[in-house]
Amino acid sequence: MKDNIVIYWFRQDLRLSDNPALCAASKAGRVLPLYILDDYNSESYKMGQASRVWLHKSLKLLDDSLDNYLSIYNADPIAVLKRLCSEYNVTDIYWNRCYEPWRVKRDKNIKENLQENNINVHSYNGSLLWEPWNVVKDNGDPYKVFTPFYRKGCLGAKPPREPILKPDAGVYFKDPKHSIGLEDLNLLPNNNWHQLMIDHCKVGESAAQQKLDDFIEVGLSNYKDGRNFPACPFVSRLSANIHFGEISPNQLWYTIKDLYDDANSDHFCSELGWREFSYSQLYFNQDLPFKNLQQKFDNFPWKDDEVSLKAWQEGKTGIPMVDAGMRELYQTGFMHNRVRMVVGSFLVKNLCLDWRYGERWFWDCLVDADLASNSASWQWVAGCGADASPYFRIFNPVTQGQKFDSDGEYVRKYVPEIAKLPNKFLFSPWEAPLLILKESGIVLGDTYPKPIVDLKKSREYALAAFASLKKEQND
DNA sequence: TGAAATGTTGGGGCG
DNA sequence: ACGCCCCAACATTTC
Repeated sequence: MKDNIVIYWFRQDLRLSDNPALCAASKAGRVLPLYILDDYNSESYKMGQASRVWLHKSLKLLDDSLDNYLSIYNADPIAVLKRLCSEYNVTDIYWNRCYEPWRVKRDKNIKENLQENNINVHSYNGSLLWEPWNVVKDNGDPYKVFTPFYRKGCLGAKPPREPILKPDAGVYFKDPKHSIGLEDLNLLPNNNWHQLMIDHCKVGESAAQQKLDDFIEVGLSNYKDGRNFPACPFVSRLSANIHFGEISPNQLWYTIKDLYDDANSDHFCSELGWREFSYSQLYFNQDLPFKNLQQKFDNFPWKDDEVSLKAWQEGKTGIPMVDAGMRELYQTGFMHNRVRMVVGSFLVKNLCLDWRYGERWFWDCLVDADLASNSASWQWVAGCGADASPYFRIFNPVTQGQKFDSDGEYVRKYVPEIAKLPNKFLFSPWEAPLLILKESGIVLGDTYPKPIVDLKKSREYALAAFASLKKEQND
């Protein structure tokens, strides 16, 4: 009978099924499952507000599924682990690997420190389909373009690990002395801004499973095209569940692939590929969250305008499609992907504000805030990243609304004060005749803002700024 | 995973 | 019937 205690450290893998490290741990002994809130090593990337709300609920559900055996700490992990090892005579610790630079550094230190104390660390891949160091070009360099990264690097390599079942009903052990209560992590804000948000969040392992089933039933068959329409149910909305590891990418990959072999399932899998690509970029460029991948952008003439930044953050730019997206973000902790591109392009190219302001705001507001995906995507939209959208590719938020929200359902939902406008002017109220504004109960500059920038002029300014950048590069 | 400017084509109205 | 213009529709180029 196994009665030795082994530690299983939950990190970005808050699930029981398809969890390789947890499976290994449960075969090795009585498992002490624990979670450590680490605000001590995360440097300037402490978890954002919205993510903490999600985490709170996720930990609660995880603890339920462990029959309340989850031990919880708020401390420097090395101290927690060492004390537990000596107190309960633990010789083996299990975890699934993380890939953010600060976590890689931390885990490396912990591993070395523990091994010096004759404690074995067993780490597994539970969060990526292919680990970054395994997907490189023939000459050993990391890929800089998505298509060859995915086609040759990923699809051409060994297939991802197949999902495994959750461990047999575990024999768990809880640290009675030092574990704190979930409430003691203080993950929820004091005021109640998150109440509305939390209602939108389908948190936890079984909810993630349910969302996958719903997506397969409703969205997948129209995913490739339908994913562009923010009012439509053709996307999985699993990003936060994936981020916290409530469902594994391997499970998504094989569930989708085993069901269909068509353009929709291929496209969904390639979106998982973009996630892998983001992790690759972050792994090989540790300063991805704050340094332009393309150095020539270091000279970009960003504006510094707190007023327009605030208007963007609050969804009061006077551009309905942008405001709808920013309000969806603030209210729900989520934003549809198409709209993320629109509001990102608008911040960087129309307001001419540094992409890092956008990255910071998203980091704080998104329940799916993920260091790799968030920073890689902001660099992409700004044009300074790997395989980036060219700088001159500037989204027109009016056209985007007309194309992808043609009946106005999305904009009307989040910008109700202009809901009475006919579709023709819904995306550009400043063009509506006075009579129509009046009939719709709108006073521009009062009940809804006038646009804070002229789309045409700001576009031209951005193009000129880009041209100056190209010139500098040649000098 | 753009948009606008510019170029080309072809149908229809009209003298 | 014919040339001419207009312009929508589409294609190409440019940023």
